[in-house]
Amino acid sequence: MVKVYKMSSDLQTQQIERTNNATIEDVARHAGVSTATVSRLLNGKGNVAETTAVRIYHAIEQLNYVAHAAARGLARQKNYTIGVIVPDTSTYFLVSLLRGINETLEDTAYSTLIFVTNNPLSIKSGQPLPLGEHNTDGIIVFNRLVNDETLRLLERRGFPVVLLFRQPPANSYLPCINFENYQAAYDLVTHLIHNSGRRRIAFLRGQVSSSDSQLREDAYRQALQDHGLSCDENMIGRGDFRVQTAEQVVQGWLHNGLGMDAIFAADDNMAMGAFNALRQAGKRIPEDVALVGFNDDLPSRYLSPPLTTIHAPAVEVGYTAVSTLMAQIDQRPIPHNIVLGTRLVIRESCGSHKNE
Amino acid sequence: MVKVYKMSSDLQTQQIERTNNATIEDVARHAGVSTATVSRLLNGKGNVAETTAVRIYHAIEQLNYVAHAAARGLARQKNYTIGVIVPDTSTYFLVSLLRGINETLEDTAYSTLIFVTNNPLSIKSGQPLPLGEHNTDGIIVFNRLVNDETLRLLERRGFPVVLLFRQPPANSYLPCINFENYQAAYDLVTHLIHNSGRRRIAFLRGQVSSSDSQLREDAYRQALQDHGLSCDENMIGRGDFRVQTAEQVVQGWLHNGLGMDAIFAADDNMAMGAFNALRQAGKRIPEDVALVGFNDDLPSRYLSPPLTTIHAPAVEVGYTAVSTLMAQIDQRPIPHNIVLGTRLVIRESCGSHKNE
DNA sequence: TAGTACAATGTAAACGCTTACAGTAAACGC
DNA sequence: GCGTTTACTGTAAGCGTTTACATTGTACTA
Repeated sequence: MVKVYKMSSDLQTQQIERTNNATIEDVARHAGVSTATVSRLLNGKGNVAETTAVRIYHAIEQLNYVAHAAARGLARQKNYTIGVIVPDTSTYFLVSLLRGINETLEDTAYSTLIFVTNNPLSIKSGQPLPLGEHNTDGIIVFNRLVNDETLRLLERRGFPVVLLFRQPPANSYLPCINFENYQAAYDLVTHLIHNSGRRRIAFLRGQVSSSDSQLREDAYRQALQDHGLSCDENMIGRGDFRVQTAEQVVQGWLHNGLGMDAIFAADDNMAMGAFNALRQAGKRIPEDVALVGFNDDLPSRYLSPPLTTIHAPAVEVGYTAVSTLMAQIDQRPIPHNIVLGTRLVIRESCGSHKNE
Repeated sequence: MVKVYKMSSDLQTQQIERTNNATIEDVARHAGVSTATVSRLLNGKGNVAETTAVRIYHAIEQLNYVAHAAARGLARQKNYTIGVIVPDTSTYFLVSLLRGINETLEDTAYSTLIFVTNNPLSIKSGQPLPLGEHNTDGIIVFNRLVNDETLRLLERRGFPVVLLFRQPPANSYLPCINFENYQAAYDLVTHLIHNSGRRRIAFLRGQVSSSDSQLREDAYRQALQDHGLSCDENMIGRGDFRVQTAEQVVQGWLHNGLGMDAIFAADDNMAMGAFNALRQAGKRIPEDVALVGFNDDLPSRYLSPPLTTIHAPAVEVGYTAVSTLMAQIDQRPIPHNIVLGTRLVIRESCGSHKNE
């Protein structure tokens, strides 16, 4: 990777000198009032005389005052912020999810903080998570990105949590939001068999920790069985919802002459990897190998041929997660388990009539 | 969008009852020591007797104690966290950037908090930003997502800030990181003219607020001029770095019979939109219309034909941004302006010999 | 054995804010 | 003219930590 450093026209570098930043006390002194009055003005609680307000605003400007949100949070025991913990894979899907969350929060006083990680978080000997009661009023957690024990701990502390794409840990009643995986996957595989006449269908799974992947695999196996096809374990590839891994797996299959006539990738990312491996090997899609995915990510329809997949309402998940979290925050009753419907999107990559 | 609510087997909903959460004081009392000792143990400062430590850890477990990071931040004036403010467009590119940031921070005590927005943030009458000194030790800001006045305010307060893909505001010395836009774009357009023999090259721009887009456009214009081609203003389309917008613009062009033989999209997202519009209209790429982008996002090589574009080192930006921010945080001198090199990636969509 | 060093702990003052409570003066009702 | 409201403001106690400083007892030095 080429790296070029260029200094701007004024070549000298410079240090930023730390000033003693103004606090509410400085503002109060400068305006000749007490801190309580400043606080009241800034929070719109109680009334403040017009002339006083002017003096205070003036002081704020003079001193470059910015309220310290953490001190605020400490004092009011409330942050007006929700947290989201997500992996750094499944990009398009995640963006839709985050958009759903942001849009739902748009007209409220809340904002969102996001933490990205691929290693499950846990609280060890009292050390806080990057997102917790200190900076948020509740969190939305993707899959297994916070470990079960920690989730139970948070639940015991009464900290609002919503789980995405998994079941609650044992002995826990944390609310979960899932897609309707099984039926959709079953229908998709059935479509491949019935409408596209495929017999040797391979499956590309995601992480073992993903219940989504597991359910899709279960449905795949059942569909094969129900249609009198045997399931060859060699035709189940271990992926991780990443493009590159999927690409390698399919390259391996091709190299070993696996001879599949269709690939069901557990998500569109992996379908994209498979897509590329097939193309590189000169295979035609869908003539030689049919290809289908799951999620209906934005780019999927732009592939050529466009990808047959299952539409999973990511934005909707964001919306639902926020509603559920808010209910918890406001101490309203919440449903434990929400399942969002999915829908088959037949395009061209599966080699049969398209429906859109 | 179909929405299905299903309650889990136990149908009753339930409220989480808020317990009075344990504080360090509770832990101290429970273990029969002072809060100072607990704090010392948890932070590994000073020494604590083995037996005492055991008692304290036990108390922590008993009480489900979790340290309150905000109180901590207040007391130590340090958060061990950096903030990143990004838009919700340009997805793949952003993911690479965030990965660069995360990877750089991996072995440090720091973690990252992300805020996603499309409306520039500003501090009005002392109200803090979602990311600021209360929860981070410095922030990385994408493009114009924080307004100039606020940036100057932060600079005056001595709060570390690194700007991405823009120049510093007037009267400011905040460090900026940019791509080498002009030369790369110039080379790309030149390639289209010389090697692919195109004459009617259209340009799809991003937001007007984007200096990247502006520079790429400047280079486009200059390249046309330098090769004796006139620039038709109708061939410059207003995009916003989004797939759909680009798709519509190109559809409009096609509908109006603009008759271009090449399209230079200011980023790969828009190239993807153009790609789809062309295909829908039955245009062949590159035979009828050559297509090139900027960024070299992950999916670009998977399009068929694979997209000719300019590789922009997104991961490297993350790395550089973090280093620069850390230097500021540690009060070390920093460079004002860093320009990262870019590189032409000739694939097939431009209709000339490929180099990879 | 007196003196010193050090390990282990406690005390209490920050950190920057909010807010319950109390106080004052002017305006009001009758 | 007196009691009552109302608008405005101040005082001070938290919120949950960290940490400088003080204190104690014990082990070591000479």
